Amino acid sequence: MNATEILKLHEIKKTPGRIAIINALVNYNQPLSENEIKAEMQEMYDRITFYRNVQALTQAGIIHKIVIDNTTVKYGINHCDHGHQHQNEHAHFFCEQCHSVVCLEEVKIPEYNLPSGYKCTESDIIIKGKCKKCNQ
Amino acid sequence: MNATEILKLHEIKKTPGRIAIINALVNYNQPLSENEIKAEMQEMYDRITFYRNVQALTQAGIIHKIVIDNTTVKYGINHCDHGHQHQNEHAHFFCEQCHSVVCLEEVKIPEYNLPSGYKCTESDIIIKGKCKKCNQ
DNA sequence: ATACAAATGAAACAATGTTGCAAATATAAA
DNA sequence: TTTATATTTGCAACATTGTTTCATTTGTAT
Ligand SMILES: [Mn+2]
Ligand SMILES: [Mn+2]
Ligand SMILES: [Zn+2]
Ligand SMILES: [Zn+2]
Repeated sequence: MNATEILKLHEIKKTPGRIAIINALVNYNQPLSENEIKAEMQEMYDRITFYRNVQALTQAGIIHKIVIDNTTVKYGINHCDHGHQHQNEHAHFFCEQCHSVVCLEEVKIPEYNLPSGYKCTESDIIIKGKCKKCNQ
Repeated sequence: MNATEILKLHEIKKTPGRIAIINALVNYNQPLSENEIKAEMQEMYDRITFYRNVQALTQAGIIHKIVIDNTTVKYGINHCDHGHQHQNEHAHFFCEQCHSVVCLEEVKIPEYNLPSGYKCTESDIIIKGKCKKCNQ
């Protein structure tokens, strides 16, 4: 499924900026940062439009935002093409050496035993270390 | 144990700014943001010194930094007074209504089953939802 | 082709965090 | 108590990340 089809399926407008973001994520096949996507977009990149587009793509359920720490954010394509909002919740791995991020689809987010009175709506797991390539 | 004793124990210099940060965290008995600590410090707060001090206190093992998302950071006092670096790893809860953070000391960080080749050095769990007070 | 809602891009702003450097201060030794 | 020195402070200046307003442009359905 290409960018045009993805946008149509999720009922948001097809624009060059959105297509470029989706293509970057699909081609690299891993989550990318703003700067990494910017490098792919070249002269057509505009910062304000970029932020609005990642917000729109996130809301539409096409991509997900991965916050590694207060200064590192990556965006990953959603592979749950089944329906709309069915974001399959998984952990993320961050390599401290090469700064790549991997969606660990097989590491699911569990239910936690919270103290009484606390209710969970969402949770995030960030695992930091050294990735496969960097360990070779 | 008061701020002066904590600083001496961890062998870093006793300064008014560091004492104020420690006192704020101890008095509130929960993790606080820069602005929340700033409010406690009043006129003696200086932004640059604050950042350098939280870095020094973190390195010394006196406090820990809790990154909720790319725009929300809190600092919590370490209760593992036993030795120096023995940060007992636990999950953190963030209330989306009142924005308070709670150290869930009883929710330990587990070992995850990573794909072969990946090595973990550290991991973070952020659980978001509604806290006890906000659920009443 | 037209109409209209949605998206874009410029300017201006806000929040968060860092670096270089001279002055001030905490602490240990004399 | 005074002195010496490494550490810390606070200012200025800067970098990065993200948001808001508003006029213009563009995508899409009719
Ligand atoms: Mn992912
Ligand atoms: Mn904690
Ligand atoms: Zn790596
Ligand atoms: Zn709450």
